[in-house]
Amino acid sequence: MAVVELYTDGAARGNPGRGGYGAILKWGAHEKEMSAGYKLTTNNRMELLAVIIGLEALTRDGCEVEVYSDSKYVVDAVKLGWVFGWQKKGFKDKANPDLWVRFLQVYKKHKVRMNWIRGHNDHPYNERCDVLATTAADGGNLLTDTGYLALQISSKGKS
Amino acid sequence: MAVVELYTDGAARGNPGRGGYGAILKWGAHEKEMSAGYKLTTNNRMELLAVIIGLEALTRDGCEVEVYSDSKYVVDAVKLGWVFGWQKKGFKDKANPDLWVRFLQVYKKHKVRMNWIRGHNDHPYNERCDVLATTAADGGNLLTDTGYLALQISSKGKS
RNA sequence: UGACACCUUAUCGC
DNA sequence: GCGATAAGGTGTCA
Repeated sequence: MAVVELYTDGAARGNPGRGGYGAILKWGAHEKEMSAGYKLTTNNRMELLAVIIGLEALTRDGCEVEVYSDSKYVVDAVKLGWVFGWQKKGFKDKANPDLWVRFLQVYKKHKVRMNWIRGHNDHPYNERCDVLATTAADGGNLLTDTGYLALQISSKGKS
Repeated sequence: MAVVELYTDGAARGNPGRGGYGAILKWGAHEKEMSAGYKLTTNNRMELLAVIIGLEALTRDGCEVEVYSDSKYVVDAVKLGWVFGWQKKGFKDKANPDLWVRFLQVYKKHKVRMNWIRGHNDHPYNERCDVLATTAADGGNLLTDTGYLALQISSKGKS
């Protein structure tokens, strides 16, 4: 089975603000582009969601996937094992538990390797993902990031 | 004592590149125009120098001065108090310390209010300052901005 | 304290 | 359409 490549990027105007993600799945000669925009979210949620959406688009289990992201938050969380520690402690005091739980679910179905690439490096797929993300963020039909909203409400409840 | 008005503008072709400043002091029915060109400088240095030259042209201390500039860099640095914070930290990692020190020296001699005006707003004095600045930049007899040169040399020394 | 990312504003330009 | 000169901030982690 061939290796699948997944390129991702996220954007959030204002941060927090209107945002979007872009993802490109590449296997053999095939490519699939994915993107969506959200009314109110954060840069890191979009960076992470881009990876999740990409992985969830795989139609078979057990794929060997090379993920490319410019987010240290996302790449190091997996590569350095942070997220597995967070999981053990129930994501106490850690951000975006909803997305990380969703990520781990799809992550364990495949052989995923995370790769960090510097942003704005004239890497064509990374640039394309940036365009997908920002175009989605700037477009109409914006979705509601209920996960972010829930976090906002719960933090307000705490204070 | 009447209020003095000071209109200013800066220009830099290429940025960094050949540049100039223009300043108009207006008190009562009197006006004084000032300008000069530099061989190699930046837009922001010229915007700031325009204000300095204007204030230094005041012949008495304690003047009430309304300064009009289209540079947020210059206006907000004073109006929002950034420059006083920079001063406390010795301008560490901040740009143009030579000019800001010179500015503060003359600034404290007067009652200065900074006003931001949008560029290209068909404000006659702002437009005249733009002409003064660009004409100076495009003319002969260009001066050497030793402050900018010093900064360039010291950054090269660091790398 | 550091790192990566996301931006926001203004001006100067090419 | 692009970049440089400058500043301010948040989202996240160690």
